[in-house]
Amino acid sequence: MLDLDDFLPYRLNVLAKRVSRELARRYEAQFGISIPEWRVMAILGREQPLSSNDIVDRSAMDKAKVSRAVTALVEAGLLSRDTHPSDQRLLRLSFTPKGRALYERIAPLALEWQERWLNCLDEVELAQFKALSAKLEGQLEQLARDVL
Amino acid sequence: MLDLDDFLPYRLNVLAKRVSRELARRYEAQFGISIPEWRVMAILGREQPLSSNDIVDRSAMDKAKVSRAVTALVEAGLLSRDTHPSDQRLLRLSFTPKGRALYERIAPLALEWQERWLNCLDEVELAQFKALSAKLEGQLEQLARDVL
DNA sequence: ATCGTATCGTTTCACATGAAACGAATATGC
DNA sequence: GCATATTCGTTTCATGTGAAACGATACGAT
Repeated sequence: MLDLDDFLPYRLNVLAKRVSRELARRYEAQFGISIPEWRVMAILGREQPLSSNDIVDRSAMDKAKVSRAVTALVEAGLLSRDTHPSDQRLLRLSFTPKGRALYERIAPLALEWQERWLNCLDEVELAQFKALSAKLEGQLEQLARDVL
Repeated sequence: MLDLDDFLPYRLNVLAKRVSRELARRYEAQFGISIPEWRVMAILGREQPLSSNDIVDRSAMDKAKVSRAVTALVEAGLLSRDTHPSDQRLLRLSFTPKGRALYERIAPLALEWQERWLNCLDEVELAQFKALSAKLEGQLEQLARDVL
């Protein structure tokens, strides 16, 4: 019999949504930034400058979402948006000083929060969880491909 | 340094969304039913009749979402919506014959799909994954409570 | 009995979402 | 070189979302 509480797609969805809500509350309240915006910041924190498309590739967000997040961040004075010198279709997105400062304030807090969340698992458990998640994601791609 | 690909809230979100998308594609295409609607069906499959509030309690959906899903299912002729005899605020939701028939077609397919997805893990791994998810969810509640 | 409060489900409202259409810039084929 | 196709990012459009307001019913205290 189908028990929703034991149906993994459902359970995962509930868990993911709760995590997102928890995080969004903090980002939003403390920094006035949404989750999509924060994702853009996080990606630029690793590598700069990037085009919108680069961010799409690295973020699992669609291009409309990225476009809106970038617009908001530019308007907030956190990102600068230049056009690529040799290909004017591409943007060159990078932090403004203000943007970098904000990133450097948020990133440690995000990691610290994750730390507090994950410290209910020991290291082995955490590694297992990540490995199993990755397996599930891989299998999912398989199944998705089968249908197409 | 913060690497989005290693940030669990992000990873979980991506995984959950992909699973949902994969499932929604099937529910929607084959049965003309959305995920919230399917959740209502799944809950009624275990226990009948229920009020909308009962479904809210068992489904992690807010009451607006449940209300809309129920309305759609009633309009599709899958649920019957009576009012409780001794408390007219409450609905008494149950399957119509058509609804039950649909449930009994979908439920095995959902389980079978889950089976195909999860068979990339052995039994021990699956049990671990579920246990770890539950731990993470518990810890999340702790943290959420701390803030309030 | 009556007034205030709580609960149930629907609806409103403001906003987020993704698919598709779109204009601009570039690449490709001939 | 010119026409066509493709790529990039924005915008439009239809839909989904949850918080809050709401009307209706029931409960509780006095």
